[in-house]
Amino acid sequence: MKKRVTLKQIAKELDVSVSTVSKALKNSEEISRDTKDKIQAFAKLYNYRPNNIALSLKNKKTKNIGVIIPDIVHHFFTTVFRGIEHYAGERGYNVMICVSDESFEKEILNMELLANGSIDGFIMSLSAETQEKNDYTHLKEVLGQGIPLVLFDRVTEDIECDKVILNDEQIAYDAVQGMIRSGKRKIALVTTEGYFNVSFDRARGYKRALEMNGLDVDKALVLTLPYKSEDDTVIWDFFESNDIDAVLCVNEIFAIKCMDVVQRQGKKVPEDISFIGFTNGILSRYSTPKLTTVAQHGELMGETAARLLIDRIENDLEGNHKTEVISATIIHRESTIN
Amino acid sequence: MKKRVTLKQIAKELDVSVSTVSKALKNSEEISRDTKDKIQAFAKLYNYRPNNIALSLKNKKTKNIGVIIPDIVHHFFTTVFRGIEHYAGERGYNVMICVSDESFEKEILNMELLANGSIDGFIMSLSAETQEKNDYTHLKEVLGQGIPLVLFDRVTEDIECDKVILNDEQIAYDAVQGMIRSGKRKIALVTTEGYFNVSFDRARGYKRALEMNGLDVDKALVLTLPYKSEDDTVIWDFFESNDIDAVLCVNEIFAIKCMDVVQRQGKKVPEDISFIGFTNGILSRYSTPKLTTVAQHGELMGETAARLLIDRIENDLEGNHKTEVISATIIHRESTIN
DNA sequence: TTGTACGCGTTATCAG
DNA sequence: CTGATAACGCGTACAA
Repeated sequence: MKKRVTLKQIAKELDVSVSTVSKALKNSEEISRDTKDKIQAFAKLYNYRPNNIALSLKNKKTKNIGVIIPDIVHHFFTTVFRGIEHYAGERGYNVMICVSDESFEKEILNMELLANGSIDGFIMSLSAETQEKNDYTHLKEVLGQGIPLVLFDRVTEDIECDKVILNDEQIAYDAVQGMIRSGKRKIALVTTEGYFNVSFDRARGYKRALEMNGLDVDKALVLTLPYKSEDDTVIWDFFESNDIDAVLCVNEIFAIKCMDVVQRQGKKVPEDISFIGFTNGILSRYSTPKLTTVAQHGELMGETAARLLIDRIENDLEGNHKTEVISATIIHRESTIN
Repeated sequence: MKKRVTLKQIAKELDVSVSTVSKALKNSEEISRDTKDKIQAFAKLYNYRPNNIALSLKNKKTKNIGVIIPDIVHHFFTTVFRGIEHYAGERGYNVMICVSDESFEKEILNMELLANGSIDGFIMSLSAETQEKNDYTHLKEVLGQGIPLVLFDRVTEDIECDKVILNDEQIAYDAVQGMIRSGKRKIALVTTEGYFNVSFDRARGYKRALEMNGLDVDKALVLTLPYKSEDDTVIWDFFESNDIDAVLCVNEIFAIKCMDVVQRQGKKVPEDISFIGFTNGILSRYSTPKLTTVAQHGELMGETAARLLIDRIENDLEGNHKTEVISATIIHRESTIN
């Protein structure tokens, strides 16, 4: 059990000063070949590594970035996280992660914890509760302290900072257009509560596509489901009491659940009803039939967010906030015609 | 943009010494009511928070734990992670996470990075490559430096440390027993390369159940698949050229893929072939038919691992390593009879 | 070529 | 009651 050695210990052992050791280990020209050799050999032997904490304190840079996401057992968020982690790693940054569990309180708690010096900047996606409350004082606080922040996916216009978002409105429009082109006319939308910016934007795209084609926007054809629910009866009733031939779902699970219900009702997918969902996750690839989905390119989102953040940490960008838009693409599978 | 205030700044502003401020903020009895009030009011106004990094340096405790997992877009690992995060949070710890991407090199890199003072202990699950190489010097290194380590799920007997594992052998045995009880006799195993301790243990349970019932262990009925592969032809051939009426799969994806193949071959699940998979993930709940699975209780594993680690960090346990076994349970769905 | 002194932010100890 | 000092581990400007 040889504990980690410090500069001081090496210095003492070799009977030189701490600064000599420090310089020698950085191969400084100031130090003679002889002492450098001696010190470097010793350091290697005892496997010296500078202490990150001490460096952080000295440099006022932790080389850590804090990520706060609403959920971790979640395909999209983990995909984004993977992108963040990869990119950050390449630029020498580590990642601390906190999960808000969709809770306003936990989001604040986590932010305050990390903001006390542990990280150089934040990447986050807002919790459901935060978007519902529409209260962003904790974000303003952090920004006010000069800590950079990048929001992704679940963002808000109330905060001025770098953002990475999907072209939600456009891709929803495209998706619906595609269904119309394949002959569908009675198109439903299955969505979450409207306070999610993403759901809101997707709904806008859905409506625009209908209007563009002279189709009515029928409120009865919009089903709003709670974020997490095991109860399928609402879905059952919705599809039983409405005449629907195509559905756009704002996430994968909703789509899978709805497909399951309509198939149990004896309808054929995609002939009778076609489906498109958001999030190109694992479910889509293995469902029956395989689900056509909107790929959000989470990994790219993550990389982009990390790039924006680290650029801001390392260069003094002074305002001048960017919003990068990731272009979604539609992955055609078996739940749509053609 | 009011930057974070330090003790020193408060001291200067109020014309007292740094130590007085420090004490006043901790409500020390040594300080007079008056000065305490004054200092506390000022601190509150400027929203003073002690700097984590400085505290870490002083206390030689970071209150961070490092988690290294092979993959993040992965139901089981994220579930475990959720358990870790929740439990750690309750005990005042933050989590730094690194992904090894199943790579030996990256695992070592990540460990070295975090071991340089950033964390008080590790929780990890070994990468595929590490298990294949069977080289654990980096783990020994870290343990040698006095940094506590808890392994979960993918563990090794070569390292002495706290561990959290599943009763893999037993639950595989139970699963196969159940299929035999329901009348199945020609039972296949679909597994990964044998260097995974979990696959190895599950195979042992599978064999024990067969032997216990006087059934032959037929090597032809064991299919070994690469960890990640898009090619289904091996699976197709396997089920075409063998007479099989039940299958135990060591993970969820394998099970879903195999079910898909045999159904395309015109067989009925579970009447002709029944399936049980490991990992009670999202796929199992939405597949057709819904998959009977072994629930690994990842969240509990995570909590347990975090508890073991933090206990070891905070108390000097001096060897005396525990291995906690989590009891898996079988979730019966539609892919098995009864 | 080497060493001294200082500062990063905090707390504990001891002196006043 | 309050303040000065040392220490955690490191790097660097400056002095010798």
